[in-house]
Amino acid sequence: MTVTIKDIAKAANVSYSTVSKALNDSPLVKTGTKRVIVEKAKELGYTPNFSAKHLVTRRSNTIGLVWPTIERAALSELVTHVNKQISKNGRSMILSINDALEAVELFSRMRIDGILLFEEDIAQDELPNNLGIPLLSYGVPGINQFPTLGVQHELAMELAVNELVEKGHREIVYVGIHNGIGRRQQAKQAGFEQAMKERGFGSKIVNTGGLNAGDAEHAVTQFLDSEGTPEAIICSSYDLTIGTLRALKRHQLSIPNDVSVISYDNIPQLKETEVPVTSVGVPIDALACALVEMLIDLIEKGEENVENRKLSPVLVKRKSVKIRN
Amino acid sequence: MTVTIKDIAKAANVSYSTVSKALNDSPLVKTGTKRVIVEKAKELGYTPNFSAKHLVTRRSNTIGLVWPTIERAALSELVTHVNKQISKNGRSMILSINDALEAVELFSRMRIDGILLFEEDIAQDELPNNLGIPLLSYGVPGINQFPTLGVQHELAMELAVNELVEKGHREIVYVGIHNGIGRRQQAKQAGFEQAMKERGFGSKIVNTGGLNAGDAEHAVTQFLDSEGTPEAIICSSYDLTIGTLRALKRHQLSIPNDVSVISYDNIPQLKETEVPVTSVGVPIDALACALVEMLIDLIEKGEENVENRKLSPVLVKRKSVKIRN
DNA sequence: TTGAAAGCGCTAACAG
DNA sequence: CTGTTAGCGCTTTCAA
Repeated sequence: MTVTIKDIAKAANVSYSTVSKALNDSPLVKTGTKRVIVEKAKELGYTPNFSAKHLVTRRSNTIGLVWPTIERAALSELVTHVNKQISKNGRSMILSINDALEAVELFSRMRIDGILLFEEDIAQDELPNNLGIPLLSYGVPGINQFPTLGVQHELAMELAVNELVEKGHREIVYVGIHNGIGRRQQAKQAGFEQAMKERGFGSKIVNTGGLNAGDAEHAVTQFLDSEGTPEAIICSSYDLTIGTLRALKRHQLSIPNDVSVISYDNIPQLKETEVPVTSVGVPIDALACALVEMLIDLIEKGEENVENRKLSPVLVKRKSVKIRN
Repeated sequence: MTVTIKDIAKAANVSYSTVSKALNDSPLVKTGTKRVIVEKAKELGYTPNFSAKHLVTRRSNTIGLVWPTIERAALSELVTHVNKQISKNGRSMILSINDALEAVELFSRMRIDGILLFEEDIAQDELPNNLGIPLLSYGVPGINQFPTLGVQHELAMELAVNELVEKGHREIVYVGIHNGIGRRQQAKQAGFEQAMKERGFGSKIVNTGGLNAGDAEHAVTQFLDSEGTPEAIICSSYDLTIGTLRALKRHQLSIPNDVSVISYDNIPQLKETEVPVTSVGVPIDALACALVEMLIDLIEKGEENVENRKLSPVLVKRKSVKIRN
């Protein structure tokens, strides 16, 4: 039998409503009484029942993160930061790695306070549109029904192209999904093409077809075999960078001497590759912070009082770009 | 306002207990009534309230996974499999990446049905010892405060030695901690020695002193310098394998031509090394399956009726063992 | 400062 | 077959 406040009440010779107050540190209870109650609670090994509390208060202090793709390392760092940020806000984060639809449904049955959606592959219209729980989607705002926090991906690509061109590169290849359905990927591609076009260069794209390291490794290998070595490569995500590096290595190409590389994503792992990779992206703390802040606003102020946001990326120079003449 | 069964009851002109039964597909409700109720429920956009249900049934159908180290990608594949397995069992998995202590506490407040602990670093005695929820710990050696699912390490080594001997190797070296205190490492070493002894061979052990890649790299380098190249090497863990590979590479020894290698651990990364490494370990599906099965047993039958289990490893042949004459 | 009582949304006897 | 009723463990008025 689990211990309830009634057990504590009995042990402390008070009514259980007093116990409730005491345990919530209400000023309505005398300090002495409170002390006794807290003591008894500890003694009996009391653990509050969230479901019961939640049922009556209608607040769970819990935020659910929907993240169907844990295998992709890029976001794991962000998830960790988000978790910290949520803890700092006095709430708890739980995570589901189910499909977005199932995960959202689960969380919505659980009536948690808010949902953070990390998923770019899904057509968001598949999700219920009135789930009664604030949902913040991390991605690119578009036709979608949910509040979104995004990144100025176009600007990111502009920064990357600019850096390369400034260092004398002309023949720049983009490694990523070509004309995919994910809006984030689309935005990156568009940003790249735009930046190249503005400078009067053509855009060459290596289509990885997917977002895993292996996809890039495969596609880049093929590209190198058929088209030779480009002057520079921009990879549209961390995992694709990893795959690209493997392909380059297998071809015994050295970075940055034979080819310069810039990666999208701004996670620490990029400085721990064999050659630290120059990257463009939103610093991860800022991202985590903004994400949590915005979701909490959504929870507390309501959807109609919160505007979509877009964060600005930043260029972090490391060792993967050389100066070319 | 969220929709409750009372709203449905009103809309369908029945009592709310009938609605409850209908929604749970109880045979006690006429099919016609049921149909109407289900229809109304959909119409109103009803989502059941887990907390309320949970409170009265005392079952959440939810399993919590404690996994504080998502950045270490090694387990992510296993986590995915476990999630699938849990879904297949008609339950949901939620995940916490907090410290084990906080995560366990959270889950225990939530009164979920069971907890799966993926954490190697924590001293388990820090965890509350009577948390009232079945907890299954994966691969955590130590004072077995909690039911644990482990691996038959001795058998793993037997398999490895057998494979090498069968392929004509005689001079086999074991890379791992020599006479360390960890029970898992001890078991592996013992298994190796036993297997060699049974075949009339002596056991040569390269003592890494630690479990990091660097430890193996260092120790193996020294060994190669002083004793020359062995016919085959068995590494007692993934990380030690990585270090061993580095040492071999630095000595310009090629695998498997100059030396055969078998690694313990059966994680996907082993097939993504330069030469895919033959390994012994428990297949990931089997592991996921056993983990979930055992936890559910724990939940349904109670701790005293479930025994700790040890899974049998399997040999996965890849490219790092050659046939020797 | 404490206690009594109502009720959060739901299930599960029990009666009808 | 359907409705009534009593809680699950907790918070929160409202009285005492």
